[in-house]
Amino acid sequence: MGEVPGLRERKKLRTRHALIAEALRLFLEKGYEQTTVSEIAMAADVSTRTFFSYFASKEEVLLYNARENLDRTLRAVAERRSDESPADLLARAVGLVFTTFAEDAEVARELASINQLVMSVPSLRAQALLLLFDTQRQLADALHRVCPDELDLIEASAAVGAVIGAAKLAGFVSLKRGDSSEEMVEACRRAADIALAGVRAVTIPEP
Amino acid sequence: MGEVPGLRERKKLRTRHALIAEALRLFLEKGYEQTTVSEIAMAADVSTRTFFSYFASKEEVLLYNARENLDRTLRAVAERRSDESPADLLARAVGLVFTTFAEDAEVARELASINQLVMSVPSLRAQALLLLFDTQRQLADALHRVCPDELDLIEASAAVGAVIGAAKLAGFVSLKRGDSSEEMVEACRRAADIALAGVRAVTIPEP
DNA sequence: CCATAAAAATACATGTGATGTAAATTTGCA
DNA sequence: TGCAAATTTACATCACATGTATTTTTATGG
Repeated sequence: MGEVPGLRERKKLRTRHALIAEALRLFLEKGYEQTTVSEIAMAADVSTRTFFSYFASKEEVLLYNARENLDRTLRAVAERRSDESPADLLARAVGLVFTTFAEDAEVARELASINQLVMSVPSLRAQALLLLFDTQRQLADALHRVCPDELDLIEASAAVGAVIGAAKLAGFVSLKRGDSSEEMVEACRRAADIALAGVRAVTIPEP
Repeated sequence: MGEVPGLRERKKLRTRHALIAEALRLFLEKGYEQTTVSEIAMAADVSTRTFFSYFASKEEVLLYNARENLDRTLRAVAERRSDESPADLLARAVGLVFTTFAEDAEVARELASINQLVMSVPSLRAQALLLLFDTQRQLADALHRVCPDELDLIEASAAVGAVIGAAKLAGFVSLKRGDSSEEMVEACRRAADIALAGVRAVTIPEP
């Protein structure tokens, strides 16, 4: 199992990273629609056809990293702690997303610019929403599997949909009205708490 | 104000309806991706270019009617009743969507087939999610404007996002596991109620 | 170190969605 | 009927995306 990546893998990684970096640079420089895939490929020193062997579409180039972050959330749900209620588990998993913002200021700035770009371009926004929605399906499934006695599949779906739906819209609205990244994160937390209150009311019916 | 549609308007309406009908027929007959815009236009007896003067994209042809339904929800929020709490208002507005299913069985079947088609094709799903998300922004804004004392903009966004997010995911999961339309609607109601419990907890802090 | 196989990048061809432009047609109204 | 405006059309064009065959690069075994 002690695998050394190998030249082939390392080169692929570098190419992928170069494509992402050049794409972001060009998008910010001259706009998303105004940038062609051909230009991105040219900037990263590969052929246009090669671009599509790394990314299925022009949108995915910006969503590639987001996909990995969401997978982290998915894994977090699978590892339920012994003393954790379903609501607490969900709160912890969703909270993980925001830790990335607090970790590194440099990365946070890049994430913020990507976020702003994605949210301002309809086709990118649509793809991001699709990715998030499909992840929610998996999250609901995982939550139900981990808490089969407390939540049936529909209740788990309601819980996941409510918490992420609330945080998503609140965060977006917060950014749209000109809030800072910190204020946006705080808005997401407040929104998630509101939704979680509903989840708690269901899982703990009556004392 | 006593406007008679006029031949020009009536003809446009008929053309639009024909395009939607032929598109749905072809999509169900041979699949969404396998159907070209040219074929749809041909079936509706117009040129390919004319299709794009009625719809901005191939996806929009199936989402055109959904847009109108969502506008109805938006108008419902604006008309708050005197004795209505924010949660009740939201519940009533969201509940409106399901009344369409109960009204006419024939229309309900067509809506169900459109729904299934949209949910099974990624690009359609993405556009539907985009439409729903952008509507939520307006809904949150309207809700905040109608209940400025009970909900700030972030809380209103959380409420709208939670309720619609919960119903959306629960309904989708319900359909995916093979439930009937009635069971799907019931799942949406249950999910919305869970989310609404959180909203109520916020708007009525402590007795 | 070379030969061979596997993997990746490339060139090339093609189809479809989408848009701009200008000409032709249809409709509304005096 | 005749004119003006709205609508449709044909034509050209571009970008995204995919299939196929060829070339280049990397890995591995003798």
